[in-house]
Amino acid sequence: MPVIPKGPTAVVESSNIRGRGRPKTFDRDRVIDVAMDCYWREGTDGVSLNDLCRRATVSKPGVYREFGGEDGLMDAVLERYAETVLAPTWELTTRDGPFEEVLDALVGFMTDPDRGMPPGCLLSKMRVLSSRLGPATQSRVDTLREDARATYARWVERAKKRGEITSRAPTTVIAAFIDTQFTTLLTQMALGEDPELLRAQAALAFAGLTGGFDDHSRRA
Amino acid sequence: MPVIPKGPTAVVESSNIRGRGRPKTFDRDRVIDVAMDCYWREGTDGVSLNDLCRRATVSKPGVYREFGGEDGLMDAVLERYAETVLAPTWELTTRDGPFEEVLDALVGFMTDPDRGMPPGCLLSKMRVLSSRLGPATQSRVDTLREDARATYARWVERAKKRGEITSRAPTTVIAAFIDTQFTTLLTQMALGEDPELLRAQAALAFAGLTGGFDDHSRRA
DNA sequence: ACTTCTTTGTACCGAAAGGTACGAAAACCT
DNA sequence: AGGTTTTCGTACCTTTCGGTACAAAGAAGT
Repeated sequence: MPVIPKGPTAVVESSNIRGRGRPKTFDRDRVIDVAMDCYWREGTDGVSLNDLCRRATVSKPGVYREFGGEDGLMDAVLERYAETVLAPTWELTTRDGPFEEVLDALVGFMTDPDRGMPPGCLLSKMRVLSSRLGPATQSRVDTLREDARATYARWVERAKKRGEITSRAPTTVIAAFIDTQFTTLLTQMALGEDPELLRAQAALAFAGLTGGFDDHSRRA
Repeated sequence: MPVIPKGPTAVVESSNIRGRGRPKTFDRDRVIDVAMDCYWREGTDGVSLNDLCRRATVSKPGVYREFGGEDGLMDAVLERYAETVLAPTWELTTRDGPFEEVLDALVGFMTDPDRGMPPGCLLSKMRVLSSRLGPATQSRVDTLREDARATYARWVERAKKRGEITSRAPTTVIAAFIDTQFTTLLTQMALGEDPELLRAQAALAFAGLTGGFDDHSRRA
């Protein structure tokens, strides 16, 4: 069970200037939180809008008024996911520690079963099922994918300049490669794969990037 | 549109000894063919049983009598997929050509847009959505996954003995790694990714295995 | 002709999906 | 108090899902 508190029905305190009508009680933030948690854990097509309303104790028309429908809700959820999860993660790549250190930190974080969030990645899950997403969500998924690759590309470019990446593959290819490997890692974490095995696989996958080898292979 | 011919309603000629009752017209093989094609292209949860019956011009009770339900149908489809697609592919690894040659052939085959079958892999698609599969299908998916890893493990073991794999990672890890990378490749092919880019990524991923590098990286 | 046996497909079932019509509720203004 | 405005949620809509009851259809045996 997600631990998302549900305050008693109270006037939501956003924009306290109260106009004329009935005071708003619809807690947009909480709905997004609940939806993000559910979508993250069970996939966007693993939880219905009806389910969501039940779990968030919110009426369906309320969701429609606030988000315009399922597509709008997913879009809002993904927006928050980008702000609260993706951005802080990507930020790690801009700190410019040694490439391999940052890479290890990222892999370690993704395969940590006890990090403070569900395993896997909401964006990855949406990407696989992209054909069944609404237009707004679809569009945001595409944008975020491009953002990810651009972020990785800048990271790779800097590491290349410092001589930390010996592969001569084009930056765009390496960026796409990193994105792919991360997505794979997260997808398998979400499926309950053994974190240890996944880390070993990641070591194998990234061995060719830095010219260095993983712990288990012999040096040339 | 899949090009699966539909012969005119005719008595199916399996076990020609006709007994007493009404002759059987239900074409089990054709239904499996159609279902495999649909599931392969659109995913098992992208095609409903109703859809399937429409496209195969078969009545739903017929499917239930023959397969026992959606789970039974998927199971039968997966069984045929294993026989007609997986087995011949895995067979390539037993021919014991040079490891890298066989690997390239496999990657080339998977990323070939004009191979005589839909892009991607039915088993991979099912594995991702494994939570929403019936028990029989689920079980077969698990079995086939183990088969795949065992096949790769034997392949890797032989290549190791011939000194074609320099990584000291355990065979089981390498086998899982190959399985993962192939699955990733096929999943992205199914999503319409650029085959060229995918091949480049595969080269990067497998660079660390043989100790050799991909074409774009410099030799140590 | 009539029974027997098997296979057939129409027409239905309840559940659940996404989405909405509409009147009640709760505040402010005069 | 009564009107105005805004938000509320009940109860409903249509569609589609997986699954099934049941009687007609079509062959062989007598």
